[in-house]
This record gives sequence, structure tokens and C-alpha cells, in this order.
Amino acid sequence: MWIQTRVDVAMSESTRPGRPRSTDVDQAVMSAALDLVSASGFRAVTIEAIAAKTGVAKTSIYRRWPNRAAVIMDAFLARVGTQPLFAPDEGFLEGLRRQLRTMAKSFRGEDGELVKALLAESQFDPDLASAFHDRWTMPRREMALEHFRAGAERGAIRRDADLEVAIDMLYAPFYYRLQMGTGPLSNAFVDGLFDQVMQGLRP
Amino acid sequence: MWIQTRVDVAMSESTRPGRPRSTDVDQAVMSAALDLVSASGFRAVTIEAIAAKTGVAKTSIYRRWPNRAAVIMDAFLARVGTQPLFAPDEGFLEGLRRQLRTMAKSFRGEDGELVKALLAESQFDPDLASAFHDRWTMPRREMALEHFRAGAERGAIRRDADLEVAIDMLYAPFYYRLQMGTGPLSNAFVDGLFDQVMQGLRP
Amino acid sequence: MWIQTRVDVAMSESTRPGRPRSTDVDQAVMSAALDLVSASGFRAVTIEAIAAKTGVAKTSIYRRWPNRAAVIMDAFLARVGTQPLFAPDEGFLEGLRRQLRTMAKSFRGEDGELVKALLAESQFDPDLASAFHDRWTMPRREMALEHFRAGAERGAIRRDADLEVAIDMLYAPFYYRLQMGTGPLSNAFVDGLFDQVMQGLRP
Amino acid sequence: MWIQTRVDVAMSESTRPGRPRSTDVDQAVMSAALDLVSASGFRAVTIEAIAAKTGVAKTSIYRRWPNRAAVIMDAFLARVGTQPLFAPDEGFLEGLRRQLRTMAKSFRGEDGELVKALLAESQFDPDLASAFHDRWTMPRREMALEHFRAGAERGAIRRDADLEVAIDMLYAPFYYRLQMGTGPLSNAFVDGLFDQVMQGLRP
DNA sequence: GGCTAAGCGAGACGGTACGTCTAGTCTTGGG
DNA sequence: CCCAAGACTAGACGTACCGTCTCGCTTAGCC
Repeated sequence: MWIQTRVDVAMSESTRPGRPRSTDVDQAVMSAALDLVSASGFRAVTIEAIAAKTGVAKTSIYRRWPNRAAVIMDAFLARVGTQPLFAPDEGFLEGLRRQLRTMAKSFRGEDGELVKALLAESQFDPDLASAFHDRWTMPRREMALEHFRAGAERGAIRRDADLEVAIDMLYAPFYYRLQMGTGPLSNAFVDGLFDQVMQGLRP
Repeated sequence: MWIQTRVDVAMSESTRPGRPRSTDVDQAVMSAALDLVSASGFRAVTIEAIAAKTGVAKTSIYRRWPNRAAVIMDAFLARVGTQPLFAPDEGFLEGLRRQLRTMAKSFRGEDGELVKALLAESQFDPDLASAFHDRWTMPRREMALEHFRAGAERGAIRRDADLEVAIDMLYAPFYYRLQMGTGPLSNAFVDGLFDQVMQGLRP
Repeated sequence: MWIQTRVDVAMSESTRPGRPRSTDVDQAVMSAALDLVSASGFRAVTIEAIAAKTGVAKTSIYRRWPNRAAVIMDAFLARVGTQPLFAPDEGFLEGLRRQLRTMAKSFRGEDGELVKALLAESQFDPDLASAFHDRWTMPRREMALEHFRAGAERGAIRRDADLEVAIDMLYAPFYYRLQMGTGPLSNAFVDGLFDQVMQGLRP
Repeated sequence: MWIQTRVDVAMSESTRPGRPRSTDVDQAVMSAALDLVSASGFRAVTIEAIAAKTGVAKTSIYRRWPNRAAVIMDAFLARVGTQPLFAPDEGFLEGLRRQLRTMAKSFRGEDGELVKALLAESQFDPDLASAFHDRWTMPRREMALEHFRAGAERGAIRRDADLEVAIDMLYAPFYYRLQMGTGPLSNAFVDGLFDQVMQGLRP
């Protein structure tokens, strides 16, 4: 599960010698991190604060993660999980519209705050940036791309369309509005966006 | 010139009592800030570093700006200026395509780095966020909107199109790619994006 | 006043630019250090504890002293002062006996604790060791030596006696008993020691 | 052999159930401790360093000794051993002078370093202090006292002399010079000290 | 040969303090 | 009132060891 962000340990979990790491610590740290983000914002999530709140020693945290950003990254991903965005039996248009609305809702809430903070912090931390890229951005893009490819195959959209660009057009505005505050991520907005993008993709 | 970001002074510049502020200090601080961004990245631009590099006292910097982000914000805006994005005698499509390419080029260079960093830092600093919004995002959006409105009037695009959404579709991907690194901000990308958006806006 | 131990500053106190160091900080830190030694022993005198107790920031302490031992060293010396051990108009034997008793009394109290701790800590810290040597041990030895030289000149002791050795015989047992706990530093002990040493120094 | 310092085990070595303790561990730990003292000084002798150097687990060390000082104490005593200081058939003066010279030589070398460090650490650790007292200081004092008593009986020194004080005068300067660095522990010094003390003890 | 008990290496754990860093504020003397 | 210099409080950083605790495995004596 842990790629990039978490400190790797040499051997496989089961055969490693010594006292095994307590999973309570992982849980306590990650949920405290999320609590602190909610309560006081990203900048309040210091290792010291997590240690104080949980009773976990700083050393135990640093044994697992290289810095605070990595903790939050993991906490966030453990929360949002990695379920598929699209159901295989759903129609192209219905599925896409549903997913966009779900995403908008999620971005309007706490997830949006987390995405915003992690994306921002990424600009200053290369490790976090690549973790965010590999574990958040790309998996979602891939799923979207797959959905689009299937749609194209089934004739729901033009075959010669540049899908990468289409995905940018569709998803970039979510991040843009999230960060810029130029307008709400309402369902009306999502529908307008959806319609206008589909306008250009009709076969 | 300074709105939001810079510390306001009570009276007008000319009539204030006491020793007038040296304009050298402003210049030195802002150009040092930009130099430091180029040389070592945003995180290296600390007030202490600027003070050390320029010989200007920290006090003198804090007298003018509330924090380091504000310094960089001002330095950035002083650099990119506020010239109009579109020429009044240019055609809608030609003008838009030219502007997009210019913007892409700018984002590929140092300006991109600065936008990225300021946008990121904005997430953690409300003052900076509103400065960025008021002095960077909105003026440019307004100019684009004006250009689109004129285009619609002249019949270059559909009259019933949602221009806010169109602008999101067109510009959001710039920021997306800038931050996410999912692909280059090449001219090919810009053209593809432009074509696909126009596809949906044709009358 | 500060030799070796305290962090040196380049220019003379009066002409140095910038905000002058607050003498309150020095006072507060040193007296807190002594309080902590009394209350909880040398090992409890941590920089963190001093900072917490006084409200002085750690940085302000580290600006003045390189480590906790140096703080205590200075605090100790500020307390014991540098008054002369012998009065010039006193007879050799009377003066010496009086000084030995005074010293024994001092060693039986808090000063003894401090000497013991500083001497011990010196074994692990070369800077502290040389500070202790230069600012405690040697000045006192010099004063004693001077007293012995005057005594020899006045015929109170043998002219050919090795005074360095005599001083060792007289003072080393103070430190020995202080550390080893082989017996009390009582007046009886002091007198016995004095008599026996003088036995060997009689002209 | 182990008094005070080493952790006691309930039953006698031979009949205790379970796997017997490996003597290799004792050896490895103690010699590593001495090596580390030689190589990098007392402060470098951390339990972690010993464990790392020897491959012995920290648990195995703490099973035997309560803390690092106890380890070094035992290592030291195992090294210097407990042979008698004086030969029964030696004359009082010759024997004493020989022993003093031997001791000076030992103090000039690594033993001196160890004594210094253990004595210093004793100031902060009551257990270590009493171990040092019981297993180093007192046995040697007793042997010296015995030698002096025999000397007094044989008429080599005054019968009414305070032997405790005499021993302090003779041995305290060794520790004093060892710690204070006020002069070398040379044979010349030893002889001068010896002569002067004997001056006062002549019958 | 299996059982019980302790030793052993490994490494996780809660702590404490370290000395460093940067932020933003305050206080000098001098212009 | 400005300016340079630098002291000041505040608080997080990441590190080093401490001494304790769990693991799985090993090594003995005893039934």
C-alpha cells in the first residue's frame, strides 16, 4: 500500500526480526493528522502536535514517515481509499456525469481542503509532489482515460478526439475553482462544464 | 500601486513627516526576492535571506510588507506588469490563440515557477490569497471575458455559451499542468486545447 | 569578566550596533541555574528547564553560552566572586588556618555541591575544564602560593620547602573528601591536616 | 565478584533453570566498553554503541548491568584486578615509595582516564558512587592503613600520628592532579610529596 | 522427546533534551 | 520618522540515547 511516501522497511512484514510495529500507532497518528487538519488547518499539523495529541513518541512517527507532509498524504489516501471511479456496466455519459458530481461534492467538503493543502505543499516538497502524482493524480487520470477509451470505442464520442486534452478540460476546472475561488463547485457548474465539453466531443 | 499586499501608510507619500522611505530599499528587496526564487526556489526566499543579500534591515522590509509571501507577490506583479492581454484590433480567434501561446511560454519559464509558488502559498495565507485573486486572477479573467463577449457579439462564437465555463475550460488546464506535471505546456497542447474548446463554441 | 566560558562578542559592549543584550536575561538565567542545582541537582539544570523557568528563549541562552555547563560555571563564579582569600596584615599561620576553615565550611554547603558537579562535568567537557582551571583552581592556587611565599620570607616555614607540593597536601584532601565521602570536612579534620602539614614545613 | 554494581540474579549460577547466560556476552561487552573509552572517551560509551560494536542486544546488556556507568565500572575493575598493594616482607618506606610510583604510573595512563571518568560520573549516580567507594577507594585505603599501622608498630613513623590524615595527604594529591591538571604525576612529584609527608611523620 | 524457563538478537516504544532554524517583534544609536 | 543592526520570544525541527517492551528463535535441564 505504501509507495514513495512512507519509509520503506527492508524485509517483508512477517519475517522481519524484532518487535513488530504497532498498527495502533499508524492509526492513531493518521487519524490525529486528519483531525488536526479539520480543526486548525494544514499548517497546524506538526509532528509535535500529533505526538502530543496521540501520546505517540516523535521517534515512532519519524520511524514511519520522513516528514509531516508524508503523514498527511498517507492519512488522506487511507481515507479516500482507492475504489474505482466508474462502474463497468454504466453508460459512458451517465457514468461520467455521476462521477463528476460525486467529485464535486467531495471537493466541496473536507476532501477538497485536503487536496488543496496537499497540492500546495507539493510545490515545496518534491517527495510529496511525486507521492501526490503517483498515488492520487495518475490513478484517477488512468481510470478516466480508460472510461473515455471505452466510450470512444462504443461510439459515444468522436474517435479522433484527444482524450488527454478532454480530460484536462473536464477535470482541471475542478482544481482551478478549488484553489482560485472564482466560483462554486456546484452541480450547475458541473453540468454546464460537462455539456460544453461533450459538445466538442460528439461524434 | 500596492493593493492588499503591501502595508498601507497613513498619509500620502509626499506630506508624511520624518525621513522619507528610500525607494532603493523597495527595488533592492524585490529584485533580491526574484533572484532568490530563480537561484534556489521559493522556500529559499526568507526575509532573513533577503536582508542578508541586500544589506537592508529586516525592520525595513517588515515596515513595507507583512510577510515574505507579500514581498514575492509584489516582486512578481512588478515584473509581469499589467499590460492588456488582447489587442483591440485583433480578430477573436487569432487574438485568443496568440494569447494562449504567449501565456504557455510564460508558464514554461520562471513566471510559471512564481505563479505555482504564489498559488501554493496562497492556500495557507488568506491575505496573499486575496491579493493573488484580486491582482492576478481576476484582472486576467476580466480581460478574457471581455474578449469573449466581444467575440460573441461579433458572431465568432455561440451567443448562448456560458463564457465563465468556457474560460475555465481554456485556462484551468494551464494551472493544472503547471502544478501536476501530467504533461508539457507545449504549443501542440495549447493548439489541441484551443481547437477542442472552440469545437464546442462554434455558432 | 567572562573568559573562556561565555561566548565572545566581537566589539566592545558600548559601541556595538543593534539592540544591546539585556542584562536581565543574564541575571535570570544564572539565578535560575543556581536554583535548579539546589532544588534538583546538576543534571536537572537543562537549558530547557532554565528557559521554561525564566521565560527566556533558548536562543537567547545559546547566544550567550555554548552549553549548559558554561551557564552553571558562570553562575557559580558570579556567586562565589573573586575576593582575596588572605588578608595582607594577617599572620601566616593564623591566616592559613582561618582560610582553611572557611573553605571547609563552604565545601560543606551548597558551594561544595557546585564544585563537585562542575569538577565532574569538567571531565567530559574540555571547555568547561579549562574554564574551571583558569577561573577557579588557578586563581586560588596563586593566592595560596603568594601567602606561602610571604610566609617563607618571614621565616614562618622552611625556605627550601616545595610550596607546590605543600599546597597539594593541604588542599587536595578537601576535594578528595568532597568527592569520595571517606570522612567529613570537619574543623577537627582541618586542624589535624593543618598541624600535620605544618609539622613538615617548620623551619 | 560483582557487588553492588552488577544486577544480582536470584539463584546460584549453576542451578538456575533455563538457558544459562553466555560468558561471551560479558567479555564482549566489557572489552568493547574499554575499547570505546580508549578510542573516543567516556561519553562515547553508550549502551547503543556497545550493542552496535559487539552485536550483543541491548536487552542482554541491561539484563546484567543497570546502566552504562556500571558496565564501565565492572570493566575497569576486571582490568585493574584486586592484587595487594604492598608485599608483607617489604620495608615500610621502600614499600610505600614503590607503591606510590606504581600508582602514579598507572594514573598517567589509561587507568587514570578511567578513574577520572568513573569518579566524575559517580557524582551523578549514587549507585555508581557507592560501587566506586566500596570496590575501589576503600579496599585501597584499607591496605594503605594496614601498611601504615604496621609501620607505626615497627617504629618507622610516629605512634601518635593521625593515619587517616596522613593517607589523605599522600593520596589525595594524586586525584587532585589527575583531575585539575595543575601539574604532572611525575616521579619527581611523587618523591617530593613522599618526602614532605614523611617529614611530618618521623618519630 | 517434549516441556519449561530463561537467554538472546532485533528492533519498536514513550521519553527527554539537544542544538538549530526561521518567523516576526522590539530596542538601540545614528541620519 | 527612517534605517541598519541585532537582541528577543516563540515554537517546530529532526537527532541521539535512554531504559523498557515485545517478538521469534535458541539452548539448557528435567520429566
